[in-house]
Formats: sequence, structure tokens, C-alpha cells
Amino acid sequence: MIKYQQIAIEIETYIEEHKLQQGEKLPVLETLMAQFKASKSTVTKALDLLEKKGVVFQVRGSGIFVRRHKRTGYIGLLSNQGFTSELEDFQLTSEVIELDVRKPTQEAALNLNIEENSDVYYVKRVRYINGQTLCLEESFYNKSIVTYLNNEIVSQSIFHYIKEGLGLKIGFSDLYLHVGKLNGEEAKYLGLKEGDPKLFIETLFHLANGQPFDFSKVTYNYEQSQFFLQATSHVL
Amino acid sequence: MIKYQQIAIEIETYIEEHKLQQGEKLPVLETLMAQFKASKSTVTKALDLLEKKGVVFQVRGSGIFVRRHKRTGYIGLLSNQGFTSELEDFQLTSEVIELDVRKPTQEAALNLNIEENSDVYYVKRVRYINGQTLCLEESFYNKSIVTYLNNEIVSQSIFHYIKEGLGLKIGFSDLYLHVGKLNGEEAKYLGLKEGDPKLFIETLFHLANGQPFDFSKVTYNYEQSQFFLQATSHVL
DNA sequence: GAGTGGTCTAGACCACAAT
DNA sequence: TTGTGGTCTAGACCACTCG
Repeated sequence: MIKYQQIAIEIETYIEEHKLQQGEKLPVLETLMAQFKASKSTVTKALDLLEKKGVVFQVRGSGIFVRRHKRTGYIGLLSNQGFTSELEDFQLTSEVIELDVRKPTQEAALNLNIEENSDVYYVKRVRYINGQTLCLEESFYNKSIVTYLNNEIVSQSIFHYIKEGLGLKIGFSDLYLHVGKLNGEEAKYLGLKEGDPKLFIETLFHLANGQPFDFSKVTYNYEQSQFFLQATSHVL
Repeated sequence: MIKYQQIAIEIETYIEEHKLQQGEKLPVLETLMAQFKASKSTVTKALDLLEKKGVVFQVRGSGIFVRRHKRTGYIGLLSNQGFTSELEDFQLTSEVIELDVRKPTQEAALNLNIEENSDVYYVKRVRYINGQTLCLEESFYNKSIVTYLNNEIVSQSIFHYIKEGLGLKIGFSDLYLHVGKLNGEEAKYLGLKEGDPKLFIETLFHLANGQPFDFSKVTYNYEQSQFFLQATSHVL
């Protein structure tokens, strides 16, 4: 583990263990430097990481403060690691509807940046949270990257497998979010009525080297759709 | 302007002027260091800023690449500077429904972290994009921070006024996102039908020093609700 | 192995906040 | 004025990718 990541983890642990609330102040930089036997830049880098993650905010001339939000029961939208890691506090299960190797749709091929005669793994799942339907998910995995999937993997955490089993590094993702009305099929899977509201999110996941490997189309049950986002002002 | 911000701006300009596409490579670090007469750390910091903003991604041992998304017509959700700066390519107008000083609701007081007998500016607007209703917005501004508002300011860009007119620095914000059905009043303002889908976002905006100053409740017209988000994997 | 980006340091100096 | 965080540098060394 790299030093500044380790420091970030320890600071975060410290915050949690001391149950620090929004606005509470952390020790000053000099103290942290001494405590972790690290240079100013390294500690700053750890703090930048935590700031990016939404755990602290830094105020010049004043100090480093804890950032907390007040509401519980919301799902973080930007975890980018699949929901399983995000939702450890919830009961998350999946029912696999379809799993096969096929040719991508034109849309999927375009997004994954592959030929239409390439192979993709197609996965269709209904996911449940605390026994309620959370979402209906259709995913296309570039088979030349995600070389193997089976029913067992797919009924659990695909992303965990991609990282640990295949040793791939996940990078960034692009999310496109829409609101609309459920069609008959979606309503059936989610246990709702046709015409009910839906949140529809398409996500294109990339590896750390920039290759897109997963194009997913997810329709959420509006009754469970409580999402949380943290924004930070970029300066540019 | 600070050096690494300036470098970031120039690199971004370079990308736009050369119309670089997703995956195209930027000059190597050493070249950039020479070009901007800056140290490695400074150039790296500029690149980190661009990475955070979703403009580039860096791959160790390989290079620095342009990150682009393919779709147009989507609104960025995390601009955090109000929509006006985000939507320069669109025609955005506002109709002010209400503007007054009043006591906050319990909910607003709680979020803004003020007493219920403090004063807030209450603003209710319908916002239009290219002549269509985009959203119905209700905002509560902590009057001890946002000391003055009038009809003219409120019918334009409130955030521009807060930054330039009042000299306040905007920091981070927390967004809570829901999907539901429009009630009669919302439907009327948005020109839709009761029971139609709605995207409902509550946002708590903070100054750079951590003080919450604006609690907003926004109901979006689902027909215009196309949002875009970029996620980056944090390591922790 | 060569190329390229990432980490880390020690220290000088700058900018903002609180008092 | 003092305390505190932010910027910037030069350079050593590390880690990953690619041919």
C-alpha cells in the first residue's frame, strides 16, 4: 500500500472511530506530518484524496474539517465499483434472468467501441434490496476483456470478480441519467405498474487504461430510488 | 491566477483547439514541463485537476489521454455553480413566482443549520430551457450570508451574483435525488399532468468554509431530464 | 530495456483566517 | 501578528507499459 493512501485510510478510520461530526476540526498539518512521519506534500495528498471522496474539506488559513451528510438510506451514485461495495449495509441480492454470449446491439457496439460481430457477455438481472426490487439491469461486457462469466459469478458481485478474479483495474465511468415511464416488461420485473415513473441510467465503465469494458442499462424502481451525490467546486 | 490552474486551462484549451478525441495522447510530462517552465509536481497537479474534472485520464507507464463523452444535449449534474454556468450552450430563462424574506421551514432550518426564527430569502422560480419548462425550484438562502436579493438578480443567475456581487466563495454541495410522481401544483407549473414522473433533487450548497447557505428543492420536467455524470474510481 | 508516469522529500515562500 | 494551509521547486527513486 502506498504511503499517502495508507495515511488517508488512517485519517478516515480516526474520523469514524472518534465519531467526528460535520465541521469538526482535525489536527493541524504539522501534527499529522509528525504523526505519520511524512512530508507536507504526502499528507496533503492524502487529504486531497479524502476531499475528493467527500470525507473532509480544507480551508486555507483555518484548518481541515470533517465533511458529513445527514441522511441515511441513500445510495451513493458515483461509487463506480458496482453496488455491492457501496451497499454493504443493505441486503443486496440478484436474480439472473439471462446470461449468454452474443453479438452486441449496434448501440452496445458503439459504446464499447467494438465491431458488431465481436462477442459480448449479455447479462440481465433483477436486483433486490432488503427484499424489494431495486432495479432491472442489462449489461454488455466486452468478451475480449471480460473473458469469462458464469451463473455463480453473475448472481453475486461481477465487479468484485473483475477486479480480483481477472486482475483488471477499473478506471472511470460515464453515466447518462433519464426519467421516464415504465413499459410493460419493466413494470413486470419490478413489480410496478406500466406508466409508473422510472429512473433510467446508462453507464459506460472503462478500465484504468481507458478501454470501455461494460455498457449497462439500468431501470430503477422509483420507490427505492434515493440517491446521494457529493459535488466539489472545481476551480476552472 | 495560480500557475497550475493556468496550466490546466491552457492544456484544456489545447485539447479543444486541436479537437482531440477520446483516447488521444497528450505530449509527455517532460515536454509539458519544458513548455510551461514548471516542475513535475506542478504539471502533475494541473493534470490531476483536469482528471478530476473528467477531461483527461493518466495511465502510468503509458501516457496522458483525453477523456471525452459522446453524447450531447445532456446537463452536467455536478457543476455546483448553478446551472447558468453549466448551460452556456442553451437558452436558459427564469420566471420568478415568489421572492420574499421569511422564516424557514423546520426542514430548511435544519439543513441550513440555523434557528427557525432566523430570516431566509425564499425564492420560487420556474426555469425554462430552449422555451420548454425545465424545472420548478424552491430555494432557501440563509439571509445572514446572502444578505440581499431582488427581483432582477433572482430572474438571472443567483450564483453569479453570490460569487461576484457578494464576493463569497462557493465550496461543496450535497445532492439528494428522488424519483416520484408530480402533484397537481408541480404539474401545473411544469405544463405536465398530475401523476407524471418527476425527478426531485434537494441540494445543500456550502461556502468554501463549510457554512451551508442555500437549501434548494428542485422538481424537474422528466421530458427534459437528461443528465450526465462522470465518475472516477477512488482508490480507498 | 527504454519510456513514461507516480511517489516522496525538505525547504522556501505565499495567501488567507482568526484574533 | 500568528497560525494554518497552499504553491512550487529540484531531484532521487519507484512502478508500470510497451515494443
